[in-house]
Amino acid sequence: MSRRSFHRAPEAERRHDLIEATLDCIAEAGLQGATVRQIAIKAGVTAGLIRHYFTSKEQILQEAYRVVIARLTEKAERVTGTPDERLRSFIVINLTEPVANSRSLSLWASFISRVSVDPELAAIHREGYLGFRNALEGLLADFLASRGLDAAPARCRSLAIAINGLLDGLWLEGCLAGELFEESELVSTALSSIEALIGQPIAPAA
Amino acid sequence: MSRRSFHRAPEAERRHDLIEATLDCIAEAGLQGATVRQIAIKAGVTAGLIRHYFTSKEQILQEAYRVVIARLTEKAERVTGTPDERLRSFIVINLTEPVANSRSLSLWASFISRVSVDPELAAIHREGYLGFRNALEGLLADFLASRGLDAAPARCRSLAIAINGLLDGLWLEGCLAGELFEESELVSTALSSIEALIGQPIAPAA
DNA sequence: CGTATTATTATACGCTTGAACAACTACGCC
DNA sequence: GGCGTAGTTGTTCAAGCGTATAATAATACG
Repeated sequence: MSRRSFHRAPEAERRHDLIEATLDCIAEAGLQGATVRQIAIKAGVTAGLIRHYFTSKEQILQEAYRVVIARLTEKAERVTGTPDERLRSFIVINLTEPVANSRSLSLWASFISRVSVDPELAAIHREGYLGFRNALEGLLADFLASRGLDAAPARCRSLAIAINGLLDGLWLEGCLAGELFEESELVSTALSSIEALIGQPIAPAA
Repeated sequence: MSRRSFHRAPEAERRHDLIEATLDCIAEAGLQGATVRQIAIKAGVTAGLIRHYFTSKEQILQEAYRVVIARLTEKAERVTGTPDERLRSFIVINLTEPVANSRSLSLWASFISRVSVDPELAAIHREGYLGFRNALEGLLADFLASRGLDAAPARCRSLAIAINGLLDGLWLEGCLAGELFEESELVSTALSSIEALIGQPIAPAA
């Protein structure tokens, strides 16, 4: 009896593939569907290999969560251009693909439901959340300053809370029931709503 | 050898207790912590009893989800008073206890992550969501009409989407990081933001 | 080309799970 | 006050879980 043949992959690639397989499992069947055997099947390897790269199932889930958060926030945190362009891009990015889709929500919700249980996940979560909100607060401060408006910390904070909430909520609605909204309806709703909150128009990209 | 003594409870009470125990398990340890054995321990009965009241574990989870949604929406859908009072109450209720707390979020997120997997849960979800948004749209239409403002369906819809998003998002922020906000900060942020969106003050309750 | 290294497979173990079912006991009824 | 009903218990079962480990095959290297 012979064993099946296999490919020896570089460590980075293999780890990436395993995490990707984990995310696929979670997106398709929830956290309960992400068993080591299912992950292995999805990655085209056998279950034992997972423990060669990760000390436990907990660990691969934690690293998978890091990837999820990074994908939800990294693009928005790297916007460039004038203050208007950056604020606008931030809004658009968070409400369009690939950030806003049902898979993102599935992944996000699966992990959120464990954040209150697993302290390690909670730490990863807090880090990502604070980074996101600080980025938004910075964009707002620059935007207000560029208009010569009041950019006092208290006002920035209050505005950031409201806008962050609005973006989160619209992202949620879009992910949960994207088919109920027309193309870009959420984006235009967000833009006009935020303009109303700030009391200023946001110049479109050139 | 004798068995432990037990109490024969009325069906409604027993079912209620079992569902309550299920929610406790989910809130404390996530969906994975809601095993039939754990639920039984929490309810003070033995595992076999659960299958006397529910045909499967899936079924008890579905009924538990119905309870979760009902608690998140029933209070807000029953506000009374003038249009201003009703709109204000709607906002306050959704951002204060018992709707807004970390337990609610844990339960909500646990189930949301399964909504895209289980069609039965998806149906329960859609029903609750539409009810909530219709209630909000009705409140807005009444509010706008009471001021003699444009209450055209398109405007109501657009406003409802934005306000619904804002409420969802702030609810989320409050549940996830309630300790980062001062008492009633979210409520006042929501009220002033929504006033800005509508372009009208909302009269406080008498 | 032969050999050392290690990534990967294959198998096994102990445990928990959802489910099934027979035995038992609380309680309503006459 | 005994009896029948059915709510409840206790036990069992197969399947699937995370983990451990020995055997094996792919690759790097002299």
